Parts: sequence; C-alpha cells; structure tokens
Amino acid sequence: MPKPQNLNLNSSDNNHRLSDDVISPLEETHYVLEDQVGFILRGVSQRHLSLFSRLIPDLTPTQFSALSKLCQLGQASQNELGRLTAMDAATIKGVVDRLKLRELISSEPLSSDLRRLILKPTSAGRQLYNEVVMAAHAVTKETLEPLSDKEKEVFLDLLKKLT
Amino acid sequence: MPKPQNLNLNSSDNNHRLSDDVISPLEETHYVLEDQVGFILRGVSQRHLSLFSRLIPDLTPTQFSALSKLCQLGQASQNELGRLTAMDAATIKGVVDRLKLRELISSEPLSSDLRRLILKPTSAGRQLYNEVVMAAHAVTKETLEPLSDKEKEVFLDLLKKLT
DNA sequence: TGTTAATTGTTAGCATACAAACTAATTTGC
DNA sequence: GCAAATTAGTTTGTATGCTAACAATTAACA
Repeated sequence: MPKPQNLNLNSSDNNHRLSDDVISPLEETHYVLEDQVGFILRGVSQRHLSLFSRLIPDLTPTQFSALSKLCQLGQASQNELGRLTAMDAATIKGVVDRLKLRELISSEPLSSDLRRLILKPTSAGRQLYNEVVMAAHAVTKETLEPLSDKEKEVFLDLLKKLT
Repeated sequence: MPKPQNLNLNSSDNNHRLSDDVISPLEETHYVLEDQVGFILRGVSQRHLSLFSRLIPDLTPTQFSALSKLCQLGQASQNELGRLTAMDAATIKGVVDRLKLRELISSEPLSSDLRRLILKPTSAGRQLYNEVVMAAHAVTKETLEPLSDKEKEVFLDLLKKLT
C-alpha cells in the first residue's frame, strides 16, 4: 500500500513548515489551480462582466469606458482615447467602430494632422452616458458588495498596485 | 497627507466620511474611470496575461488550466472539465479543440453515456505540463510581486471573496 | 410506459484582446 | 532638403468568453 497521500493540495494549515513538509523534487511541481491569482482574477472578471451586462445591457464595459472618457473630455483622437482607456490600437478601433455604428460618437479627420481621427460624442451618446452612469456606479458597488467598507478600501489599494 | 496603509481589516477605525464629502446632486454622477474596480481589474488581467504569455508562450492561461486539471485528474468529461476550470460549455469546447489539434489531449466517447466525451492528456500533454508548471508558479509570483507577503495574503483572501 | 426534464456537446454571432504586418503622415537628424 | 525614425491608424489572424439556439442522449416520474 502506498504511503497515505499527504500532499494535501488544499491545505490551509500551512502555519507550520516543519520537517514533515520536506517534499521531493517531483512534489515541488504541485499546482493548485484554484489558488493561482490568474484563475481567481478570471472568476472575478466573469462576475463583474455578468453584473455589468445585467445592469447596463446597452453597452459593454469597454464601450462605456470609451464613451465616458469622451464625454468627460469632449473630444480625443482615437489613439489617445485608447491610451486613456488602456486599450491598444486594434481594440479601441473595434470599440470605436461599434460606437460609431450606433451613432453614439462621431469622427472626423484633424486638418492639422491628417493621420488623426478626432472623436466626439454625439448628443445621443452624451444622453446615453448620462442615463447609465448611475448604473455604472452600481456595478462597482455590487461587484464589491461581498466586502466591508474597510476591505473595499484595502482591496482597491492593493489591486491598483498590481496594474 | 495620506494615512499610512493599514492592513488590519478588523480595525475599529472605520474612517468615516467627513463633511467635505458632501456632494451636490449633479456631482453625484461623477464617474472616475480609473477608480472603478472593473477598470482596474482589466488592467491587472492584462498585466497577468502579458506575464503568462512571456513565461509560457506555448499555452494560454485557459489552455494551461484545462491541461493541468486533466493531468491531475487523469481524465474528465468535457463538460466536467469546463466546470472545474470555470469555463462554460462553449468556451471549454474551443479550448479542448485547440489542445486536441496539438495532440496534447485525446478524447473518446464514453460507452456508458453516449453524450459524454472522455478527455485524457496524451504523454506529450503530460510532458508539456511538467515542463511548464514551474513557470506557471512563476507567473503567479511575478504577478503578485508588487505586494509584500502580508499584502499578498490579504489580497488573495479578498479577491477570493469577490468570485 | 411514455412524456417531460435535464445534461452534454455543437454551432453561430458578438465583443474583447493582442501581435504582426501594413499604409500614411509627421518629425528628426544629418 | 532629404532619408530615417517615429507616430497614427488600419487590417488580419488567433484566442478568449459570453449568449442563444439546437440535437442527441439520458434520467425522472406520473
């Protein structure tokens, strides 16, 4: 009979690293998916996305990011908007295309630099932004709902350090 | 001057909102993108993905999740594997298809339940898993690198609460 | 037994996300 | 003044992730 499996993948009592913890080189490779930050991060992102699409069915998170930035700035070039919303050029292009298709933003070339597209929200875009901005706050609130106020504060501080 | 960070979540000093927080109804709609948990979460996910693909160019995070689970379990049905790796049926199908294409896993119908596909890692799949599992640990480590040990612990605890 | 319900897997469509290759315009460096 | 480098934007390809609709199979139960 093989030794009782003492690997204890879900061990939470790791408060004692004693000699009985001596592990073979092979065991060194133990990988508990559920404990990896990337895996948990993906789960939290899924939950956030689910909340967002329930409370704001008309816009995706990135669409709302772009629209809100544009409404606050008044205007921006496409590339600039991508930088401000942490999207690369290819991604912001797709987002802008879909917002333009729905006539929530408009674009025109900048005469002084013909490479640039100057984007502005349309009145419909500004109206939609004003209509959903409270719901956007609610998304943030509901996402953080499992935490106490103090925990929320600490969590956001730590999360920002990981960007 | 900002308060020094206090990681003690049980602290009774729940620094209350002061009178300078009183805001007008119009200001109520203030939306600071950079302070929204969803936006920061996306940034952290981007950084994690970047680290992952640098340290493990051969597999995506979801592919590695599926492969690792399968290597640890020995076998699983496709739907079951999806549940264990937090992917819905459509998503796990795409991941499994790509792993099968590269012959890292194999599938065969289960005779006792013709709806199910039994998935197993191939020897190449197991070998690749063993080769990259240490790098996977390094991804987690590097992702959390900006935090102190204590902060890592607190952060993961809070993150798990948000799943 | 026979109808219904649940599960499994597939397909299609939309939206991110990134890399790479590309065009075009602008700025620089000599 | 002109070539080179940089910047802006587009396009393509791959991968992820969701929803929704669907077929096939199995399980539940009246």
